[in-house]
Amino acid sequence: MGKKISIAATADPVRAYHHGALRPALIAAAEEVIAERGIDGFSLRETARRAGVSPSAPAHHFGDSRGLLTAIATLAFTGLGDALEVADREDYPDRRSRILAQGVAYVRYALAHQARFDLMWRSPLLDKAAPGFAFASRRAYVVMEQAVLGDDSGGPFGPDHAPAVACWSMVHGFARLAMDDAFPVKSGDSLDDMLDDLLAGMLSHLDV
Amino acid sequence: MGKKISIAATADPVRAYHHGALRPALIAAAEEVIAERGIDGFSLRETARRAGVSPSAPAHHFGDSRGLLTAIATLAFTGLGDALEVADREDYPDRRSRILAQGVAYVRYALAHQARFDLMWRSPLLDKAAPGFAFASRRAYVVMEQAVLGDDSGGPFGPDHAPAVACWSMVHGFARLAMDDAFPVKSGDSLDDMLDDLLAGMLSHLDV
DNA sequence: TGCCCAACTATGCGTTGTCCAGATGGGGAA
DNA sequence: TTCCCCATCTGGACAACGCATAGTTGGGCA
Repeated sequence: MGKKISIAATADPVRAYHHGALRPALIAAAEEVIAERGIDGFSLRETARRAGVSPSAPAHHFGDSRGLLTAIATLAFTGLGDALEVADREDYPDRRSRILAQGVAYVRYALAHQARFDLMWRSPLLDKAAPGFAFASRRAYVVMEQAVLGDDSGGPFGPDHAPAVACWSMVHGFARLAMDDAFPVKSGDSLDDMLDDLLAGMLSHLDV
Repeated sequence: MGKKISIAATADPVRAYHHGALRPALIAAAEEVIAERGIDGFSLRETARRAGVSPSAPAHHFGDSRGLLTAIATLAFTGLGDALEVADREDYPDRRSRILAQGVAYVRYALAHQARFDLMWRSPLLDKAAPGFAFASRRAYVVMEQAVLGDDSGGPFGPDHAPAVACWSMVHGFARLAMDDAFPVKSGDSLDDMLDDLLAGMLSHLDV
């Protein structure tokens, strides 16, 4: 009680000088900003404001803007890999069903986390050498490849990975086009219903 | 000869006040900037500098940064549509060959004009209501759809357009992934050769 | 109690896009 | 020839940005 509590210059008048959990708070704030404003509207200052700290504070935890965005992209890839793994735990009557489920899970994840998904592929903004990034980004693909190729897999990007690349390309392209409003919405349809139908119709043309 | 020629404050000491062809010069400069720096490195000021005018000059021709980028994206879509049309002028032994040629032309265009292609899908940076944009972006898809569906086409995005969406998604996804360095380059392979092989292998899994 | 240092603040700098007032000069009418 | 209009540009100002750097805070430990 003898300690003098410093009043940090923040919107929270009683916050101690040390935030105590700033790294996760910044990640949460940054995800909020990109969800609202898109990647192009991302601002480190706005993120710091929302976390209730000064604009320079994120530098300690992430180095620079790229470091923070990379941390989020790594989480995003981890989330995608998790979603694909969850989808792969079901019992499927045949391999084709298993593969289509991967495709659906991929698109579902992308459409449910559009800002994250967008960030995941913004290579110029990311530090791909950061710890954990390469592992997370590769893992998502590996889960899918394993589902597509099964015992035929010669390891990631092995000699016979064309079916996995075909699956990946198709669902990745679909997710991107859907996110970029490339498919017109017919009046009377809800966007989700339309995309579900379109996705099912499209996947029927994947020959694996 | 009685006219006094004003010396504009530019790096070109003899340039008249009026540039005379500033709109195309700005487009060329902007394309140069995005080719060198990527979309995220684009700067209206750097573009103006390269065109030899002040930072405010582009505003007259394009309004704002968005206007200039939209003009370039419109040109990019026009280029893509042209490439798809050129590919479709060949005689193909069957419809499948015709469709695969569309896929190859799409990916080829994307990989040959990466900055343009990237910009084409940066919706938040573009004014989709600008004159000519909607037409150009739709035309590219329509050319491909016509090739995929032939007489079966019920008009753009008609009821049976799943094969066209499948084709589009696959090649679009492939182009995006290739551009984002998602496919590892094996040592000893040239990137172009590898992508050509991968593209052919992938397209063999498109069932249309 | 004093020191160390992780974690923060405050300040300054250069760059950015945009806004707005002013300057330029080509073209056309009187 | 002169004058006016206006398309097209310049220059300056402003707020916001990311980053660098010096300084401050306070918890933990000897």
